[in-house]
Amino acid sequence: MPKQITEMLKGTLEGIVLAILAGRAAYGYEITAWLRDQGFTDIAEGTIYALLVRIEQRGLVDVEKVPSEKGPPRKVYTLNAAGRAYLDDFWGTWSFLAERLEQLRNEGK
Amino acid sequence: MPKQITEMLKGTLEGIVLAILAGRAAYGYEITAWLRDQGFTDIAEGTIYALLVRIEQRGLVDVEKVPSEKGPPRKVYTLNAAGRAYLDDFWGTWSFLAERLEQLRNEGK
DNA sequence: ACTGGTAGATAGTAACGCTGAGTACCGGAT
DNA sequence: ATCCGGTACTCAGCGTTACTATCTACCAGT
Repeated sequence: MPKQITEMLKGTLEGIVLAILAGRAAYGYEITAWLRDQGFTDIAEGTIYALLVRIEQRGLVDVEKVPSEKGPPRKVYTLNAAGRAYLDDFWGTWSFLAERLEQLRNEGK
Repeated sequence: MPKQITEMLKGTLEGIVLAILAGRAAYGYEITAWLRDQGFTDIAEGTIYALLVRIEQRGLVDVEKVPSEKGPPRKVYTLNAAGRAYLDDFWGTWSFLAERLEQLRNEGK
Protein backbone atom coordinates (compact mmCIF):
# COMPACT_ATOMS: atom_id res chain seq x y z
CA MET A 1 0.00 0.00 0.00
CA PRO A 2 1.73 3.21 -1.15
CA LYS A 3 1.82 6.01 1.37
CA GLN A 4 -1.02 8.47 0.97
CA ILE A 5 1.20 11.38 1.79
CA THR A 6 3.28 10.84 -1.34
CA GLU A 7 0.41 11.63 -3.66
CA MET A 8 -1.00 14.30 -1.40
CA LEU A 9 2.30 16.20 -1.49
CA LYS A 10 2.09 16.60 -5.24
CA GLY A 11 1.37 20.23 -5.78
CA THR A 12 1.43 21.11 -2.09
CA LEU A 13 5.11 20.46 -1.51
CA GLU A 14 5.88 23.22 -3.96
CA GLY A 15 3.66 25.57 -2.01
CA ILE A 16 5.28 24.52 1.24
CA VAL A 17 8.75 25.32 -0.04
CA LEU A 18 7.65 28.65 -1.47
CA ALA A 19 5.99 29.46 1.86
CA ILE A 20 9.24 28.70 3.68
CA LEU A 21 11.14 30.94 1.29
CA ALA A 22 8.57 33.67 1.86
CA GLY A 23 9.75 33.84 5.45
CA ARG A 24 13.47 33.73 4.81
CA ALA A 25 16.06 32.80 2.20
CA ALA A 26 17.22 29.19 2.43
CA TYR A 27 19.18 26.47 0.65
CA GLY A 28 18.23 22.91 -0.22
CA TYR A 29 19.91 20.98 2.52
CA GLU A 30 18.50 23.37 5.10
CA ILE A 31 14.97 23.06 3.74
CA THR A 32 15.18 19.27 3.74
CA ALA A 33 16.36 19.25 7.36
CA TRP A 34 13.58 21.64 8.38
CA LEU A 35 10.93 19.50 6.71
CA ARG A 36 12.17 16.38 8.47
CA ASP A 37 12.01 18.32 11.70
CA GLN A 38 8.38 19.18 11.05
CA GLY A 39 7.48 15.52 10.66
CA PHE A 40 7.86 15.10 6.90
CA THR A 41 10.18 12.17 7.48
CA ASP A 42 9.64 10.54 4.10
CA ILE A 43 10.65 13.43 1.89
CA ALA A 44 13.77 12.48 -0.04
CA GLU A 45 16.59 14.95 -0.49
CA GLY A 46 16.47 14.46 -4.24
CA THR A 47 12.86 15.55 -4.28
CA ILE A 48 13.68 18.94 -2.80
CA TYR A 49 16.61 19.58 -5.12
CA ALA A 50 14.51 18.70 -8.15
CA LEU A 51 11.73 20.98 -6.92
CA LEU A 52 14.17 23.86 -6.40
CA VAL A 53 15.46 23.45 -9.94
CA ARG A 54 11.89 23.60 -11.22
CA ILE A 55 10.86 26.74 -9.39
CA GLU A 56 14.12 28.38 -10.41
CA GLN A 57 13.49 27.60 -14.07
CA ARG A 58 9.99 29.05 -13.74
CA GLY A 59 11.51 32.24 -12.43
CA LEU A 60 9.82 32.15 -9.04
CA VAL A 61 13.07 32.46 -7.08
CA ASP A 62 16.45 34.13 -7.30
CA VAL A 63 19.57 32.12 -6.59
CA GLU A 64 22.93 33.00 -5.10
CA LYS A 65 25.90 30.73 -4.54
CA VAL A 66 27.34 31.11 -1.07
CA PRO A 67 30.50 29.30 0.12
CA SER A 68 30.04 26.99 3.09
CA GLU A 69 32.52 26.30 5.87
CA LYS A 70 31.75 22.62 5.98
CA GLY A 71 31.12 21.36 2.48
CA PRO A 72 30.37 22.41 -1.09
CA PRO A 73 28.92 25.86 -1.79
CA ARG A 74 25.27 26.41 -0.93
CA LYS A 75 22.66 27.55 -3.40
CA VAL A 76 20.61 30.08 -1.47
CA TYR A 77 17.11 30.70 -2.82
CA THR A 78 15.12 33.88 -2.38
CA LEU A 79 11.45 34.35 -3.29
CA ASN A 80 11.01 37.10 -5.87
CA ALA A 81 7.95 39.06 -7.00
CA ALA A 82 6.76 36.37 -9.41
CA GLY A 83 7.20 33.81 -6.65
CA ARG A 84 5.13 35.86 -4.23
CA ALA A 85 2.33 36.18 -6.79
CA TYR A 86 2.44 32.44 -7.43
CA LEU A 87 2.35 31.77 -3.71
CA ASP A 88 -0.75 33.94 -3.39
CA ASP A 89 -2.42 31.81 -6.05
CA PHE A 90 -1.33 28.74 -4.19
CA TRP A 91 -2.98 29.90 -0.97
CA GLY A 92 -6.17 30.63 -2.87
CA THR A 93 -6.27 27.18 -4.39
CA TRP A 94 -5.35 25.59 -1.09
CA SER A 95 -8.13 27.44 0.74
CA PHE A 96 -10.69 26.30 -1.78
CA LEU A 97 -9.62 22.70 -1.39
CA ALA A 98 -9.28 22.82 2.39
CA GLU A 99 -12.75 24.31 2.80
CA ARG A 100 -14.37 21.61 0.69
CA LEU A 101 -12.50 18.90 2.56
CA GLU A 102 -13.41 20.30 5.97
CA GLN A 103 -17.02 20.48 4.91
CA LEU A 104 -16.96 16.87 3.79
CA ARG A 105 -15.38 15.77 7.03
CA ASN A 106 -18.03 17.51 9.10
CA GLU A 107 -20.84 16.02 7.05
CA GLY A 108 -19.40 12.60 7.76
CA LYS A 109 -19.55 13.57 11.46
CA MET B 1 0.94 27.66 -16.73
CA PRO B 2 -0.78 24.48 -15.62
CA LYS B 3 -3.48 24.89 -13.03
CA GLN B 4 -2.25 24.36 -9.47
CA ILE B 5 -5.41 22.54 -8.56
CA THR B 6 -4.56 19.70 -10.94
CA GLU B 7 -1.48 18.68 -8.98
CA MET B 8 -3.05 19.43 -5.65
CA LEU B 9 -5.91 17.06 -6.38
CA LYS B 10 -3.54 14.15 -6.71
CA GLY B 11 -4.14 12.04 -3.66
CA THR B 12 -6.87 14.26 -2.29
CA LEU B 13 -9.45 13.61 -5.00
CA GLU B 14 -9.46 9.98 -3.97
CA GLY B 15 -10.17 11.01 -0.39
CA ILE B 16 -12.91 13.35 -1.55
CA VAL B 17 -14.68 10.61 -3.46
CA LEU B 18 -14.35 8.16 -0.57
CA ALA B 19 -15.72 10.82 1.77
CA ILE B 20 -18.72 11.31 -0.50
CA LEU B 21 -19.32 7.58 -0.54
CA ALA B 22 -19.09 7.52 3.24
CA GLY B 23 -22.23 9.63 3.34
CA ARG B 24 -24.20 7.73 0.73
CA ALA B 25 -23.89 5.30 -2.15
CA ALA B 26 -23.37 6.98 -5.50
CA TYR B 27 -22.45 6.39 -9.13
CA GLY B 28 -19.85 8.02 -11.33
CA TYR B 29 -21.95 10.46 -13.28
CA GLU B 30 -23.64 11.62 -10.10
CA ILE B 31 -20.31 12.18 -8.34
CA THR B 32 -18.95 14.15 -11.28
CA ALA B 33 -22.02 16.36 -11.31
CA TRP B 34 -21.82 16.93 -7.57
CA LEU B 35 -18.15 17.90 -7.77
CA ARG B 36 -18.87 20.42 -10.53
CA ASP B 37 -21.63 21.80 -8.34
CA GLN B 38 -19.15 22.28 -5.51
CA GLY B 39 -16.86 24.33 -7.71
CA PHE B 40 -14.53 21.63 -9.03
CA THR B 41 -15.28 22.76 -12.56
CA ASP B 42 -12.12 21.37 -14.11
CA ILE B 43 -12.46 17.77 -13.06
CA ALA B 44 -12.86 15.63 -16.15
CA GLU B 45 -15.41 12.84 -16.25
CA GLY B 46 -12.74 10.37 -17.28
CA THR B 47 -10.79 11.16 -14.14
CA ILE B 48 -13.63 10.12 -11.87
CA TYR B 49 -14.35 6.91 -13.72
CA ALA B 50 -10.69 5.92 -13.65
CA LEU B 51 -10.53 6.70 -9.94
CA LEU B 52 -13.60 4.57 -9.27
CA VAL B 53 -12.05 1.64 -11.13
CA ARG B 54 -8.92 2.01 -8.97
CA ILE B 55 -10.67 2.05 -5.63
CA GLU B 56 -12.81 -0.87 -6.72
CA GLN B 57 -9.73 -2.91 -7.63
CA ARG B 58 -8.20 -2.09 -4.26
CA GLY B 59 -11.31 -3.45 -2.60
CA LEU B 60 -12.33 -0.21 -0.90
CA VAL B 61 -15.84 -0.20 -2.35
CA ASP B 62 -18.58 -2.62 -3.32
CA VAL B 63 -20.31 -2.23 -6.67
CA GLU B 64 -23.81 -2.93 -7.88
CA LYS B 65 -25.24 -2.43 -11.35
CA VAL B 66 -28.56 -0.65 -11.30
CA PRO B 67 -30.66 -0.03 -14.44
CA SER B 68 -31.32 3.61 -15.27
CA GLU B 69 -34.43 5.08 -16.84
CA LYS B 70 -32.53 7.42 -19.07
CA GLY B 71 -29.36 5.74 -20.27
CA PRO B 72 -26.98 2.84 -19.68
CA PRO B 73 -27.04 1.04 -16.32
CA ARG B 74 -25.40 2.83 -13.40
CA LYS B 75 -22.57 1.38 -11.39
CA VAL B 76 -23.48 2.26 -7.83
CA TYR B 77 -20.53 2.31 -5.40
CA THR B 78 -20.76 1.69 -1.66
CA LEU B 79 -17.96 2.18 0.84
CA ASN B 80 -17.10 -1.06 2.66
CA ALA B 81 -15.12 -1.74 5.85
CA ALA B 82 -11.72 -1.56 4.12
CA GLY B 83 -12.77 1.70 2.50
CA ARG B 84 -13.78 3.18 5.84
CA ALA B 85 -10.42 2.21 7.34
CA TYR B 86 -8.61 3.73 4.39
CA LEU B 87 -10.68 6.88 4.68
CA ASP B 88 -9.69 7.16 8.35
CA ASP B 89 -6.03 7.00 7.30
CA PHE B 90 -6.74 9.64 4.72
CA TRP B 91 -8.17 12.04 7.28
CA GLY B 92 -5.16 11.48 9.47
CA THR B 93 -2.74 12.28 6.67
CA TRP B 94 -4.83 15.22 5.58
CA SER B 95 -4.91 16.66 9.11
CA PHE B 96 -1.15 16.42 9.37
CA LEU B 97 -0.68 18.25 6.11
CA ALA B 98 -3.37 20.85 6.75
CA GLU B 99 -1.93 21.70 10.16
CA ARG B 100 1.57 22.24 8.76
CA LEU B 101 0.20 24.39 5.96
CA GLU B 102 -1.95 26.48 8.26
CA GLN B 103 1.04 27.05 10.49
CA LEU B 104 3.15 28.15 7.53
CA ARG B 105 0.46 30.52 6.36
CA ASN B 106 0.19 32.16 9.78
CA GLU B 107 3.94 32.55 10.05
CA GLY B 108 3.93 34.36 6.73
CA LYS B 109 1.23 36.61 8.29
C1' DA C 1 43.44 6.57 5.50
C1' DC C 2 38.71 6.40 6.80
C1' DT C 3 34.30 7.84 8.45
C1' DG C 4 30.55 10.98 8.90
C1' DG C 5 28.24 15.26 8.22
C1' DT C 6 27.44 18.82 4.76
C1' DA C 7 25.72 20.01 -0.01
C1' DG C 8 24.05 19.17 -4.50
C1' DA C 9 22.88 16.49 -9.03
C1' DT C 10 20.61 12.94 -11.92
C1' DA C 11 18.56 8.82 -14.38
C1' DG C 12 14.78 5.85 -14.03
C1' DT C 13 10.14 4.51 -12.05
C1' DA C 14 5.27 4.79 -10.48
C1' DA C 15 1.04 7.18 -9.57
C1' DC C 16 -2.35 10.27 -10.77
C1' DG C 17 -5.17 13.66 -13.23
C1' DC C 18 -6.17 15.53 -17.98
C1' DT C 19 -7.24 15.31 -23.01
C1' DG C 20 -9.85 13.53 -26.46
C1' DA C 21 -12.27 10.25 -28.43
C1' DG C 22 -15.59 6.59 -28.42
C1' DT C 23 -19.83 3.47 -27.18
C1' DA C 24 -24.54 3.07 -25.69
C1' DC C 25 -29.37 4.25 -24.24
C1' DC C 26 -33.35 7.20 -24.26
C1' DG C 27 -36.77 11.09 -25.23
C1' DG C 28 -38.25 15.07 -27.59
C1' DA C 29 -37.86 18.22 -31.49
C1' DT C 30 -37.45 18.80 -36.50
C1' DA D 1 -37.74 8.93 -39.41
C1' DT D 2 -34.11 11.31 -38.12
C1' DC D 3 -31.32 14.10 -35.44
C1' DC D 4 -29.89 16.16 -31.13
C1' DG D 5 -29.04 16.52 -26.31
C1' DG D 6 -28.76 14.49 -21.83
C1' DT D 7 -27.42 10.33 -19.37
C1' DA D 8 -23.67 6.92 -18.24
C1' DC D 9 -19.46 4.61 -18.80
C1' DT D 10 -14.73 3.32 -21.07
C1' DC D 11 -10.06 3.79 -22.87
C1' DA D 12 -5.38 5.13 -24.91
C1' DG D 13 -1.90 8.43 -24.55
C1' DC D 14 0.23 12.41 -22.22
C1' DG D 15 2.49 15.61 -18.69
C1' DT D 16 3.68 16.53 -14.00
C1' DT D 17 5.32 15.18 -9.73
C1' DA D 18 7.51 12.58 -5.84
C1' DC D 19 10.41 8.48 -4.87
C1' DT D 20 14.52 5.39 -5.36
C1' DA D 21 19.13 4.91 -5.88
C1' DT D 22 23.37 6.44 -6.90
C1' DC D 23 26.97 9.70 -7.63
C1' DT D 24 30.14 13.75 -6.90
C1' DA D 25 32.41 16.92 -3.81
C1' DC D 26 34.24 19.32 0.47
C1' DC D 27 35.77 19.24 5.16
C1' DA D 28 36.84 17.73 10.21
C1' DG D 29 37.98 14.39 13.50
C1' DT D 30 39.70 9.75 14.60
